Amino acid sequence: MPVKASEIIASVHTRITALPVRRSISASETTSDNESTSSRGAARDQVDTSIRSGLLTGQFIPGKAVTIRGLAADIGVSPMPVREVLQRLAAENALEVKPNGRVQIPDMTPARFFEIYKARFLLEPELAELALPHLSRKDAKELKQIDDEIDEKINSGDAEAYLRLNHAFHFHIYRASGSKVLLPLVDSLWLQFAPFMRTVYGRVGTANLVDQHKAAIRAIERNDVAELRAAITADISDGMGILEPTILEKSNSG
Amino acid sequence: MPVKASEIIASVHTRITALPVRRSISASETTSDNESTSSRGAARDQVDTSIRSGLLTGQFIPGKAVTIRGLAADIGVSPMPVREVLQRLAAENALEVKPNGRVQIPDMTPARFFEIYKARFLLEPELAELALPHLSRKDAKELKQIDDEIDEKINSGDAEAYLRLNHAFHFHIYRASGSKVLLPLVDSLWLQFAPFMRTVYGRVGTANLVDQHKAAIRAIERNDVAELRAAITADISDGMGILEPTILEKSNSG
DNA sequence: TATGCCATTTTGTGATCACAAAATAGGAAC
DNA sequence: GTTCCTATTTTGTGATCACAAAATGGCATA
Repeated sequence: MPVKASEIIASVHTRITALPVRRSISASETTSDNESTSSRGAARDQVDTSIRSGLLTGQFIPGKAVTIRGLAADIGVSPMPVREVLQRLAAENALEVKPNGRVQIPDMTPARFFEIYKARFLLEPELAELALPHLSRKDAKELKQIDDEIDEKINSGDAEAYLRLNHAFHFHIYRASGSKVLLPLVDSLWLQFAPFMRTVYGRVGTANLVDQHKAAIRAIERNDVAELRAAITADISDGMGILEPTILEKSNSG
Repeated sequence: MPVKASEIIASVHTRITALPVRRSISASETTSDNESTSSRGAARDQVDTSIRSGLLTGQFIPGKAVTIRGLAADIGVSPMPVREVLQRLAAENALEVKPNGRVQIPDMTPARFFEIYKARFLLEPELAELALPHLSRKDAKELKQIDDEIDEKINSGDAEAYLRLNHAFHFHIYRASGSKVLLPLVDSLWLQFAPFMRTVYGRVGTANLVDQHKAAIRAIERNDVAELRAAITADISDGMGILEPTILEKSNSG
């Protein structure tokens, strides 16, 4: 997977599920900070980052179908790069290809939820441990900065910004591992539960959100492996614990 | 033969510019998860199973580049479905997209190897535990049948058949879990180390292969979770232990 | 013989077209 | 008003085309 895509998040993308073709092919107009305007695979990268950040910040609603032509018109490219990106995301289980070819955001089920929970529990502490030797005091400072912003967004109730920053916090740690195996697996997991998270936070709000970010930062500063693993584990437990009642009540009613 | 028969088909292919899809199946049909070969997405499914089974049985050599047009000509379809399938497999880290767009089988490195090892250790016992309640005595019987075939192939030195059957054994268990999250993750892991396995077995032979399949079957018959987890863990350890010297010596010489 | 340069070929990418299947809308029959 | 059927539109899929970047091969020169 080209890692260049995952670094820049939510810069080009404003709103995916927007109106029909109100954009022209303005590839040369928005070249202010575009790193690869006429490079190889430029359109595909653009589509990839757009849809990915859209998924992570909850722009897509679970159960809602997405169309190739619709996305292509929104982003302003031909359907071709969209087709390839959708295939990629389907391979990561971030999207579901129904037997008739339609693509939609998968619905969350209790079984799926607890599997994701379990996989995160197993993989993310391991990834944090791999990353710890590569994390400097400068990283700790940047993480603290992100965490402060998170607290801010929690207070202001900005669920979308919270999701984006929470993802940035965790993957700032994980990406430092230089992992080429575990990191993509965890990436796939986040893409799977993020849309569901958004619908929950949109309903219950962000007020009673708690996290173990400060403990994680402290562990990084002290270079304490056990403490970092414990913080990540507890953070997963906290985050998923908020979602759990929703998925359970949903399984009763539906 | 990796991907070389393109010359014969290529001449034919370039000639039939206006004809409908050729449905010549020239690749191995060893997998067994193809249940809906309706008209919708037929070519893509065909390409997907072809390349996937090719990867799992070691038809592709690590470091070797594959071309879209070459694969398309081999399988007998247009480049279009091949492009989508390659994107899918790249998303699963079974293939690597280089910055110039070329697609190749990733090279194995010590870091990658130990990460795959670790991920298998964490995920596969969990998957087996999830599967155990769904495994009947009929499954145990089928697994024993596969295992007998494996012993046969080990004695005859058929590395390709061994790889195919070993995959069939493990995924007969895992697939019973009905998992939608852990199973794709493990699927991705197998696609990543299988090509490397093939090159190793092609060099050191299959004579000194050992596995814990009989212990796993016994555990399934007894419905013993701990024993099944132990068997799977030991089997991973055995299998990867054979590969380990090769990856280490490779890191010294190259 | 070795090496740098240029023409040719190959390859990936994005766009467009054609077609069939599916979804949707609209109207007729009860 | 409800239901069923048909006509229209929408959508995914496969194929082909055009173009630029990259790889390849051959040739000239030192």
